[in-house]
Amino acid sequence: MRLSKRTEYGLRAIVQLARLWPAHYVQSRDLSKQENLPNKFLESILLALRRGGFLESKVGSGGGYRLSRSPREIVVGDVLRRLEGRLSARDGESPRDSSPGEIAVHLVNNRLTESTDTVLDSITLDELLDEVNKHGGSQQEMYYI
Amino acid sequence: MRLSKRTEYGLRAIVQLARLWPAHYVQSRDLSKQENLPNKFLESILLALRRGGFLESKVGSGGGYRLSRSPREIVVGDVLRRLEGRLSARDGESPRDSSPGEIAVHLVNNRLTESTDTVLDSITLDELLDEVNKHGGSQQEMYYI
DNA sequence: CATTCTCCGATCAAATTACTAGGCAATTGA
DNA sequence: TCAATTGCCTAGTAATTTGATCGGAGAATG
Repeated sequence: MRLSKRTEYGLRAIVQLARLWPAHYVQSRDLSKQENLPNKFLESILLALRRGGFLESKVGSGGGYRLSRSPREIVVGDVLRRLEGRLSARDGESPRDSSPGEIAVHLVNNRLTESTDTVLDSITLDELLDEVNKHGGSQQEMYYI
Repeated sequence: MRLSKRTEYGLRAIVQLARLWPAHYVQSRDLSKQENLPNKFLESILLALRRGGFLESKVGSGGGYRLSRSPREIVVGDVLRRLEGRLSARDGESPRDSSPGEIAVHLVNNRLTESTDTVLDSITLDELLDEVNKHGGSQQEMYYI
């Protein structure tokens, strides 16, 4: 019931990209340094985010990644669903030949899914960034160096 | 982001036990038949539920398991937390020397945890049972045989 | 006193997750 | 124009977690 590393790393990377938006392209190598993440792993995650339409990229010298649109228009839930594969525990519609236990599990899964979707779909990247800045306080400068 | 089999089986078993409460002890073997679950695996789950204080057991011939108190007094969230190990994605309190990405992840985790806890802590076993009965309809009798 | 059960530790296979290697293909700056 | 740079992509491996089984020990029952 917690986020996978893949999801966590992806979120960390896209938060960094949101901080820098709409500046120039940022290379995956720099992102992995800033957040101290395994480079090759991060690359594959960034690729997934690009395919999901959240990032745009540029190959070659001076290339890198940046958000494809404003942080205000990117919903955290969308990002996480793309990375997590199955955020929703939602099974298919309630099967007819189920034991009481199965029905109960189905019910619980649905309530859980609904609630997490609601929470995550109510946060955009820039709101998240605002919160981070509130909590950040003193130690942010080092990431601008 | 979905329940593990262990949790699912435990929930299915305890729902069955709630249906039968406060009748006599039910053996793990019968439970695994009713819900079609691997017997030995279920045994270890029932043991965890007993240690969690949700069930009481009786060894020897004629023994088995039953709820330790009324389904009305058993909260689904408590049960799931016992089984899942880490339902809460909650990491320790917000660390001071974190990157923006880490803070963001921390924030998201907390919101997620808070929301799932709220949902699960608002359902008791007997409410869950009510819902199951609404959805059950026709095919319940077979489980009484 | 034999049968019926829970209790319990160890172990194992399969699946999933986390991560790395290595090369091609585009782009660019010198 | 060409070498350096950087994303793109496939495949594979290491580590961890999950789902389950085995083989009993020991308590109650009838």
